[in-house]
Amino acid sequence: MAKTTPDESVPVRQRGVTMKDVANHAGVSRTAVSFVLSNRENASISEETRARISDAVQELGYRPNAGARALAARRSDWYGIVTEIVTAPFAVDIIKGAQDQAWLDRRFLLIAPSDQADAVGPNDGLEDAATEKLLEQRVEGLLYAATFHRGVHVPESAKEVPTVLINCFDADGKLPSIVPDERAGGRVAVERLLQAGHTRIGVINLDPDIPAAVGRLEGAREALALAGLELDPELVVSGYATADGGYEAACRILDRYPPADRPTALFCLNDRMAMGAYDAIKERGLTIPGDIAVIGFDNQELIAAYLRPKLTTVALPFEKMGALGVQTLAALTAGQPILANQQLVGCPLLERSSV
Amino acid sequence: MAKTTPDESVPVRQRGVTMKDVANHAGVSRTAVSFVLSNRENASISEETRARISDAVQELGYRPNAGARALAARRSDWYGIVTEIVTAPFAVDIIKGAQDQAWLDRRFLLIAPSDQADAVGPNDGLEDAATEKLLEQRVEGLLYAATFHRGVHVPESAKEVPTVLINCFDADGKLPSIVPDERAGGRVAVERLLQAGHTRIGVINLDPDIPAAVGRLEGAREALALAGLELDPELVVSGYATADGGYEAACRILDRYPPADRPTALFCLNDRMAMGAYDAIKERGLTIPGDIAVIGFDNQELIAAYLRPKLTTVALPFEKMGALGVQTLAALTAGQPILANQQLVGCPLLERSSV
DNA sequence: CGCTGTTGGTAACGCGCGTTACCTGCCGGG
DNA sequence: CCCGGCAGGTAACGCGCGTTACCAACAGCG
Repeated sequence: MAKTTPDESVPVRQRGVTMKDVANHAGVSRTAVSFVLSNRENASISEETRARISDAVQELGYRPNAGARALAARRSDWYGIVTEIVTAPFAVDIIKGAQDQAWLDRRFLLIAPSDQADAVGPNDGLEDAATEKLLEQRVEGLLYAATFHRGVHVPESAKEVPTVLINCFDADGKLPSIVPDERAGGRVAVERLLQAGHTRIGVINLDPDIPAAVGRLEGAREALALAGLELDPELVVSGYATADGGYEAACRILDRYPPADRPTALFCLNDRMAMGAYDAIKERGLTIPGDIAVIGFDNQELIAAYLRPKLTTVALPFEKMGALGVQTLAALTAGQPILANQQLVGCPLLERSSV
Repeated sequence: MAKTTPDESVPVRQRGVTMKDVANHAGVSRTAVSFVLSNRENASISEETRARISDAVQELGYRPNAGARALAARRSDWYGIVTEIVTAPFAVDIIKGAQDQAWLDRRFLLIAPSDQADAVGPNDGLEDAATEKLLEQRVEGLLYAATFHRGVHVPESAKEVPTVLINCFDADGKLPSIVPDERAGGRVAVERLLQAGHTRIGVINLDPDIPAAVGRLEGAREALALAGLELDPELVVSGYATADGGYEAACRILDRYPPADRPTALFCLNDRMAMGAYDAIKERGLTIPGDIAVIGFDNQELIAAYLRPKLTTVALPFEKMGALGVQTLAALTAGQPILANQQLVGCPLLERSSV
């Protein structure tokens, strides 16, 4: 039914000016042009002809053909990134970071969506079709990025080129991965609350099984332990990772105790839940941070920066992870060793007005 | 100092299997392989050798080289999109829509960021460097996408290939563009409020000069006119396009009148301002939508879907604009005529709970 | 004068593939 | 017997470019 080729009616392309044209115009050989353009230092070209060639390039508006160059040089200067982020843009900053870094390295980042309609098989991981497409473009390395920190399954064919995982990790732990340091993030959040004098801290938890929840909670425990305190299991309530879930969880915590025993601070494991917690607190005539301090996690700008009062939260270092992913990939493709198989990236605390 | 080429130490690439390998393995000529792979119907290849070739492809794990194919066929099947969206992801759905549509068309969408550090000149428009890079890849068409509806300046070199603007337009109006129908959106918002019985409607306006404000306000006036009403200029207040701006504007409107004269509905020209308006309303002990109905614009999921009550708003059709952009580009590159130079895309009303 | 470098280039090959022109049987019809 | 036509291929060229091998002219030197 559908053709595999886009359309059969081949339109007339603008005939681009090639190196041969430049050579003719400058009265030299094509080889000389190639030498000048690739800036070969050991090649011997006189300053004079070098200038003539540069002029010809200018005058004709020559633009190199990246594809032909890649073919001849057997290196494409392309990386590929497979991601569901385009679809679920929560972590779009990963792409930004990777894109920027690749640009700095004079490389092109091909972005392939991982959840297309023609994808087959169980969508537990990142897709084969996208990987295949990227390999057809002869990318020199692959990145896989997930919207939230989790384990993924990477297609077999990815093993053909250097591969780095961002915000995710593979089950067997063979591939290098870049993930947020959830534990340190949880710790810094609770340390901030302790520093503000709060000792009775409620925790609004995510699905307890996901890496984010495990790590952040562990960090919270560490911070309390360092202060000689323990995490009261009663003060940890889980809910759906939404504003409604946060609202309900906050209600449960706030209504369970008489005002004197009530926690004076809430650590919400994501900003959406913090958003709901705000409502629960305000609804009870309490103020933030006067009566209840709130600290979030994720730094979803649209929420954290616009809540009233603005939400103090721990940021996920998406952009940095993206950049680090590309750097790691660059090291791998250059045959250099990398520091560690799993690199943890710190989650900085962003002070706003809710603590 | 910095080399123009990424790194000089060329690593050993995996030697990919080529069509020649397949041909040898199947005992036929490379031409035969090419014919089979490109599915040429007029070529005469017996079913038997056709099968032998397919088997060889499977066994060797042959993967076509997209770059070489593009070179030989003189068509790349690539489009390029230049956008600042990667950086300011508000409208990231444009990319998603374009990406999906391109994928359906079996084309690859190269995404180039338009606000890189090495960009030169006044950053009033979309960048030359990115365009140049994409043309070096021999993209067959270009898309330019902006995060918010506005006029842009497109580089000269973009004229070399078919070009379509998404969520923006060029000053001279020569290039085809896809933009949201702001006017219809404003009308549908106010119609919804009228339908709910509101006749005294406050408007929280954006910077009055931008296309979004002009169009949406005009639509609001139209809706009122159809109902035999006029827009009271006193009820239109402008503010910064933030939650704080919305809060302040809402306070001004709400506090200006005694309860009896107070508007019973607020049309906020974006969701962030609606978010602030919520606070102003709740602070005054009023309920949504009981005392004051609120309707937003933009449908920023993170806000609209998580506010309490959830915000009824008018959606910007980012994804659809992206897809339409690619479709328009496909028509252009195929030499087909396009419908109109400026295509307006409808902004659907999303009913939630704030009206 | 012959020999060796050095400077300033060029011819030619190959990267992987699409495409066109051509070639070789073989069969049927006149 | 010859000719035309068709099925089933193949040889060869070119896409735009990187790269290697080679070559001519000339200077210096013993």
